[in-house]
Parts: sequence; structure tokens; C-alpha cells
Amino acid sequence: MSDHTRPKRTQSERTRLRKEQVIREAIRFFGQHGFHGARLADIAKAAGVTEPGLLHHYPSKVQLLMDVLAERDRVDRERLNPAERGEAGNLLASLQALVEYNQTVPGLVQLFTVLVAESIDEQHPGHQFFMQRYQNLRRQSLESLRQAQARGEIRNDIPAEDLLVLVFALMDGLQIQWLFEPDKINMVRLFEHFTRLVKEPSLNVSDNPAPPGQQVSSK
Amino acid sequence: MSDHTRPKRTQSERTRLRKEQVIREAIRFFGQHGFHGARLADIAKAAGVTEPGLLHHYPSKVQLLMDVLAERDRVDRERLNPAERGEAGNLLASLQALVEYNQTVPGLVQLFTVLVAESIDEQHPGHQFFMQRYQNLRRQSLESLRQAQARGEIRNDIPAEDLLVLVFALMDGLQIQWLFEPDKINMVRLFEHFTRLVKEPSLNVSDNPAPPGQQVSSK
DNA sequence: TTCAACTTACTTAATATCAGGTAGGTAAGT
DNA sequence: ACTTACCTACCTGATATTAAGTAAGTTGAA
Repeated sequence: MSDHTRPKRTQSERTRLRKEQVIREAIRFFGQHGFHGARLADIAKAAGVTEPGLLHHYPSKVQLLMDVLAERDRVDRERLNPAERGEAGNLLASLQALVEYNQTVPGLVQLFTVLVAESIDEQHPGHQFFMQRYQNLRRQSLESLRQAQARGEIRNDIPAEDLLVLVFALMDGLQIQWLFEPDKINMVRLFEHFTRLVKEPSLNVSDNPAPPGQQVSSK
Repeated sequence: MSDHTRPKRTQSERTRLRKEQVIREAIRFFGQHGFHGARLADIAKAAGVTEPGLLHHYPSKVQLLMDVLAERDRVDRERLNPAERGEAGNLLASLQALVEYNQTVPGLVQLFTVLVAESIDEQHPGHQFFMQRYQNLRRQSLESLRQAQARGEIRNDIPAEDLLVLVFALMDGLQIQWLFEPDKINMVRLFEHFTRLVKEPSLNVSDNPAPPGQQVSSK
């Protein structure tokens, strides 16, 4: 009853809030300048604490990065898993949805784009994370893609493993150009072009009467 | 006649050699750690000079980066221009050749992959360079691609502008995964899959009637 | 050809600044 | 009473850049 004056009450709540703030700003600065280019002082200041204050929650810069990555990975997993499980076979559709979502969160896209490149360096703290991330992405989608190929929804003259590399490569590459010129590059439309290519043209039959990619004649 | 004992003779020659050494090592360290992560001292040491010795030739770290980029751009231009002029219309083939070449120079690929991501930041010294680079790449190939489309060699249900974005995005993305796992990712084969997709399938398939509304009948 | 003036390619030493991290304290929360 | 979330003050080791000097190379006139 007397606590309506306090902006933040319990300690655990304060901690949670502060950590969220720090992570948010860390994403911003790591994304903008990379791990090496970002300065802890800036992140701390933007999060409303001093540098040692930040280090109280995340004991080192490296640890902060790892926590940022782990946290984002967790959130993304929650986003992607339902989509994968729910639609199971409809891999391309869920990837298309992912591209659409990404276009609404440029900060996160930039974080991953910048860090993944920086992490090519084996000594970079994010190296293992990103290498495993690619492996996981490819592995997790493999079965789904194979089934779609077996069903004839996706052309099968390209091995599923290769096709997955292509898909994720394309997403990464589109993100780069999009981040440079967000207004000029329409990731969704561009990715859609690709998905159209990938849907086997010779096998296309019942569920899709119009030939893929030809809106010229049908509309 | 008496100069056979001296390893390096004239000053201009020494300068040229030293600058080459510095650029070579700068490529290595900028590529490995990015602009922010690379240390001038390491580059200098690897090039066989002290730090101020390096700064005698390149007056600042930023200037060194710019010179590295300018130098690589110059060399690459010499590589690409003959290919583009010589084969004129055969855009996909020359890009395929570029991918093959890239697979032999991982250091250079890493330099560009790491720096392009780092340069998304508008304050990064390489920002303008890379933004223009994409614009130039796309612009220079546009005519060639359009002609190939008109000739029916490349499917024309994707606008040429979009297709170019896709192509360069794919190259960038493949490079990332390749740099992480060079033995696992075969850029050449993967890119070839894509080029196959992009070559109009409806033309060379006999049992599949040409899609309606497409004037690919010029052949 | 030679020698003096100069320019160039560096070196060592020093500096200013920064950046991550520690020590120890205080006040609030449990 | 104890733990947690901070803060101020400080330390340490980079890191880019400057200052000042030296030795070798270059040039141009005697």
C-alpha cells in the first residue's frame, strides 16, 4: 500500500529489469560496432548504470556477449520452433515468415550479421556459437526439406544439404545489402523470388493451378 | 657494379616493397580481426617495421584501411573487367569463374566479408566504400544480365535488378559459411546449383509446355 | 667525379587517452 | 544479520599517434 512511490520494488525485479536494459543496449552497440568496436562504457551509460555497475551483472565483456547471444538464441528458438512444429513440412513458408519478421527488427539482424562475420576469427568469443548455429539451422531443417522434396513440392535435383546452405546463405547475403539500403532492398520480395525458383516447376500440379511466378496471365 | 651486396637498392624500390609488405599484412590482420580488432602494432611487426615506421607510409590506421581497400579494388577491377568485356553477355559464367577464383584466395574473401559487415555502421571508415561497391557491382552487370534475359538464356520472370541482388547476396552468404567450414562448403558447386536454377527451365524442357504469358519464343 | 645539401625511411622515446576490470564502500532489500 | 545492487576511486595495460633524431639514398653544382 505504501510502495506506490517506489518506481521499482523487489530486488529480483530490479535485477531483471536492469539486466534487460543492459542486454538491449548491448545488442544495440554490439550490432552497431561489433564486439571489438563496442565500448562497455557506452553500453553501461545507455543502460543507466556505471561501468562497474554493469560488470556486477555481467562479469566481463566476453560474458556479456555470450549472454546476449544465449538470450537471443533462446528467444529466437521460441519463435521458430512452433513454426517448424506446427507447419512441419512447410519449410519454405516458415522461412518466408522469418524473413518477414526480420524486416521488422533491423537491430537484431544487424547484431547477427555483424557478429557472424567478426566471429569467423577462431579466437573471437562468438566463433563456436555461430559455427554451431549454422550447423543446427541446417540440421534442424534437413528432415523437413527432404520430406518436401519427396512430396514433390520442392525440386529434388539439388541435394537437400546443398539447398539448405543456399537458403541460409541467401538470407545472410540479403540482410547485408538490406542493412546498407533498407529502403532499396525488399528482402521479402527477393526471398520470394528464390522460393519460387526452388519449387519444382515440372512437378507442379493440383494444389497450384497457376504456374508459379506467372501473375502476368492469371490476374 | 658494387651493389650486388645490397638486398634492396634504390629508395623508390624499397618504398614500393615495404608498402606492399604492409598492405599484405594489413589484409591479413584486418581480415582476421576486422578494422577495430586489428592492431597497428601487429601489422607493423609482421611487415618488418616499427609502428611509427608504418605510419611513415600510411599516416593513420584509417588511411591504411582506405589504401588497402583502394588497392584491392584496383586489382580486382583488373581481374573482372577483361572477363566482363571479353565474354560480354556471359555473366553467369564469369561470376562462376569469380567464385572459383575466390576459393583460391581465402584471405581476400575474409577481408571483404568481415569488413563489409563491420562497415554497415555509418561511422565506419569503410561505409561509403562498400555501399558504392554494391551499387557498382549491380549497375555494371545490369546490362549484361538484361541481354541474357532477352536472349532467353536466363529466366525473365525475375526482374534483372532483383536477380542481381540475389546473386551477390548468395555469393556473400556462401562465403560466410565457407570461411567457417572451408572443407565442408563447396562454393563452386553450390553456386552452380543456383546458376542452373536461374537458367530458364521452360526453354530446354520438351514435355513441359512453355508457361503462358511469357514471350520466350524469340529463339 | 665529388662533395655538400636535401630528402626519405626509418628508429627510439614519450604521450595522451582509453578501455576493461578491481577494491572497497554504502544504502536498500530480504 | 545478511545479501544484493549499485557507486566512487583506482589500476593496468593497451593503442594510436607525435617528437626528435639518425643513417642511408638522391641530387645538383663545382
